[in-house]
Amino acid sequence: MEDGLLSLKWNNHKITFFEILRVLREKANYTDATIAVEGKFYPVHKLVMSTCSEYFSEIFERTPCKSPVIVLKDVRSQDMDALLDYMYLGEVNVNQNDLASLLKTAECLRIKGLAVPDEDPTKFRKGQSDDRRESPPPKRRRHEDSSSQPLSQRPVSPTISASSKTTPPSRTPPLQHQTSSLPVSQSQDSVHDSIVDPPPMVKVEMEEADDPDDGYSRRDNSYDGGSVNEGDGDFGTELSKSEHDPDNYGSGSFPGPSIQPGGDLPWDEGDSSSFPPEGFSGDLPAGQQPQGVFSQLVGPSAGVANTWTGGIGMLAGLRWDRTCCWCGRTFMRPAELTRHMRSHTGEKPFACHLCPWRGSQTWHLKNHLARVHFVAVKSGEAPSQ
DNA sequence: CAGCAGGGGGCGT
DNA sequence: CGCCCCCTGCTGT
Repeated sequence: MEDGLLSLKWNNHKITFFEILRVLREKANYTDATIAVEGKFYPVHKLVMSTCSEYFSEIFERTPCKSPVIVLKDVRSQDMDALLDYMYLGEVNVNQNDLASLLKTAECLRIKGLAVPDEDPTKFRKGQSDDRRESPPPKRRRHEDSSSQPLSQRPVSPTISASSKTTPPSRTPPLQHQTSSLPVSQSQDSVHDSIVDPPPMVKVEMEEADDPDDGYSRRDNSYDGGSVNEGDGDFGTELSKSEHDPDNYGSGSFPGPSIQPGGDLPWDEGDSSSFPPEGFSGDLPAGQQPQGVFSQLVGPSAGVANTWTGGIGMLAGLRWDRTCCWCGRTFMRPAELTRHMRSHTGEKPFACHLCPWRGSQTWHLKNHLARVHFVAVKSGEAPSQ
C-alpha cells in the first residue's frame, strides 16, 4: 500500500442512492426499458432489473434494443407492482393472500432474495451456469438442430407439456411460502431446489424501426432485421445452444428482441395517436404513452394457458400477431403463427387412433394414416384428439 | 444412397 | 381447414 491512502466514505450513500433511485423511478427518469403487464406499463431501469434478477439481466443482455418493452404474460400487475417495489426499495408489503402469487411470479422472474437465494455481493462470482431450466425452450428450426431430440421428449415448457397431454395447465402457484412473514424478504432456499416453473411468457417488443416488409415471409429465418449478434446471422446458433444444454433453458433462449433491433420506446417522441392502450392504466408519465397496438396474445390453443403468440410486436406495424415470440419467424397469417407455435409448445392435438402417434397438424395425421396405416381419411372427418 | 416417416410452412379455398 | 411441397432424420440395403 502506498502512503497517504485515504478512504473517502459517503456515509449516507445507500440511503441517498435508494432515495434517488426511488425518485428516478417515480419520475421515470433515465428509464431504459418498459415492463408491460396486463396492459400496464412500467418504465424501469435495466440496471435495477438486471441487478435484482438474472432473468432480466439475460433478457437485456440478449436484447440489442436500447429500450425494449418486455411484456409479461400471466403476471398480475399487482404482483409486478410489488416486485418492482421490492426491487427498487428492497422490501414490499403485500397481503398474505397475494403472497403466493407474488412468490410465484418472483420465482418465474428469478428475483433475487425472493425466488433466488440472495448472494453476498461481496462474494460475487460470475458463475452463471446455474440452473435455468425453468425457461421455455424455443425449438430451433430443424436444420439448426443437430441433436434432434424428438420434440416429445424435449423438456418443453412445463405448462405446455403438461397441458398437451393429460392435465390442464394449472395457474395455481406452488404455495410453498404462504406462511412467510411480511414484509417479504429472504424467504427461501427450498424453492430453488424444487422444480421451478418457467418464467411467464415474456415478449420483448420493439418499435417498428424499419420497413415493415423487411424479412417478410421468407423461408429461412424470415427476419432479416438482424440476429442476436447483429449481423453474424447466428441467431439460430444462440437458440441451439440454449436447447442443447438442458441447463440452459433459460432466457438464454430469449427470442425476439434481435429481430428488429434498435429503436427506443415508440412513445418516446410524441404522437401517441395510434395507440389504443387497451387496459392501459396510465402508469407511464405524461408523454410516454406507448403507441401501436399491443398484442392480445392469441394462443394456438385455448387449452394451453401459457401459450402465446405474437412475439415481436410491431407496435406500429401490427405484426405482433404474425411473428413468433420464440424464434422471431414471421408469417403471412396469424393462423400460420398459431400453427407454428405448436412446434415450440410440442402440442400435438391430432392423435392417431391406430397407434400412439400424435401430430401437430391435421394433415400430418392424414399423412400418417395414409402412409403408415394405409387409411384414407375423408375430408372433414374429425381427427381424434 | 434410397426410401420412408415426421414435421414445418406456403397457400388456395 | 385442407392440401401440398419440401426439408430432415432414420433406417435398410
